Amino acid sequence: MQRGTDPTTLEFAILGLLALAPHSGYDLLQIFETTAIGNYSSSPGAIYPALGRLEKRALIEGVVDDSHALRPKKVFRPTPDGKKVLRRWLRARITENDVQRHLDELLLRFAFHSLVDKQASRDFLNDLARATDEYVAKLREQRKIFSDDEPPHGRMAFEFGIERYRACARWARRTLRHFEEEAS
Amino acid sequence: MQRGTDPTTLEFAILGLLALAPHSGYDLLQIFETTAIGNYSSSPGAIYPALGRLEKRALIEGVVDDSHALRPKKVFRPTPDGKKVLRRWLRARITENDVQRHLDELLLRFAFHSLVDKQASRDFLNDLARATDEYVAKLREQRKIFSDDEPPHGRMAFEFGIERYRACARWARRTLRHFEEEAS
DNA sequence: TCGCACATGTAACGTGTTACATGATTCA
DNA sequence: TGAATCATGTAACACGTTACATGTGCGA
Repeated sequence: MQRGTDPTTLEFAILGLLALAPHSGYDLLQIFETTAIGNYSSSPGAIYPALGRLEKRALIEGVVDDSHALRPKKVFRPTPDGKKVLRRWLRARITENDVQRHLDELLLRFAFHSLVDKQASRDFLNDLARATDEYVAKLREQRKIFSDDEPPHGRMAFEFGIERYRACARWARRTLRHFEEEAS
Repeated sequence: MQRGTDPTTLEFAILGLLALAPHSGYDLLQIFETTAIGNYSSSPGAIYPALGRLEKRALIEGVVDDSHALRPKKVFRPTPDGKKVLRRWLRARITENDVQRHLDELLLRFAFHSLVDKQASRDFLNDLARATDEYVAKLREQRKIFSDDEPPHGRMAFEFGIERYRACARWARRTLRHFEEEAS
């Protein structure tokens, strides 16, 4: 990560977790190992260097806590700068590239949306629904290239891709409805 | 890719495409750029080195064709060894790790299943349905850690994860049925 | 005293991304 | 003449994976 470039998905995942509650590296390790967020990584070899980069860039800061642990640990929390970067990420517009290749990251983004206002979440879900719809339409166009006398496996796998995005659009709309109802 | 280790996802994607029909590097580039398989990569900077590695490992071989093109191009096809490695991959048992973190690769695998026998495809789909069911059950257990008085965003994103795997299981069963019907 | 949980890291390696380089031919 | 397409690559860079290293304190 160079100065000025965006943090990676893993770095955002860490930044988000730290924004919800301060943690040590070891804490984070446990979280990544035992919960579903572990899909975004894993292993000390990724976490500790990521923490180092975030600290070096002053997006997080760590204070040593040797009060009651076996061994002193360094507890990290986001700096004001870190929170700003995080919120910018959370509110960023959804691009076609996000939808096509980084759907998982989009969902991670939404998972931290308690850190931004409700309108941003609604915008996000609207954007996501629209963008996935568009992509589904595009995929349906592409499906035509599969002819009926070829073996069907390619087309079948392709159809799972379509299903996946349809499921995403459905989820976005359902979740959006949930937000609207709650508001009333 | 070292001797003896498995090719990467991109390398398998290339190997699979070449098994369906011989292609030059430029051909592959077009395919990756214009079709949905592009989700598995992209860009000459990845394709050409991957071709080089596969050739070095003697999983593919290229012959120069300067018959009618503007410029001579090198057309690659899998060697017998390459086909063996590919088929081993296609028939490999589905692990929990595959399901949790490499679902896309699994679908890519299935896309090339016209290269193996029908029974292997049925095994694959059965395995996939069972493995995703198991993982959904595990995720549902994990969902309980979200309490009702926290902000709901984390749980909502988590639920999309569950939906995704349910959609996968449904797809696998539907496709399996398709295979059974066809057989009768 | 053996191993496990706590706690933090480093080093080697390979790979993908991005950007750039090159050179021929066709078409406006 | 210049742009677009065909066709193949290379170089710098950062990141994740895997494996290893280190040391404490607690319980069997």
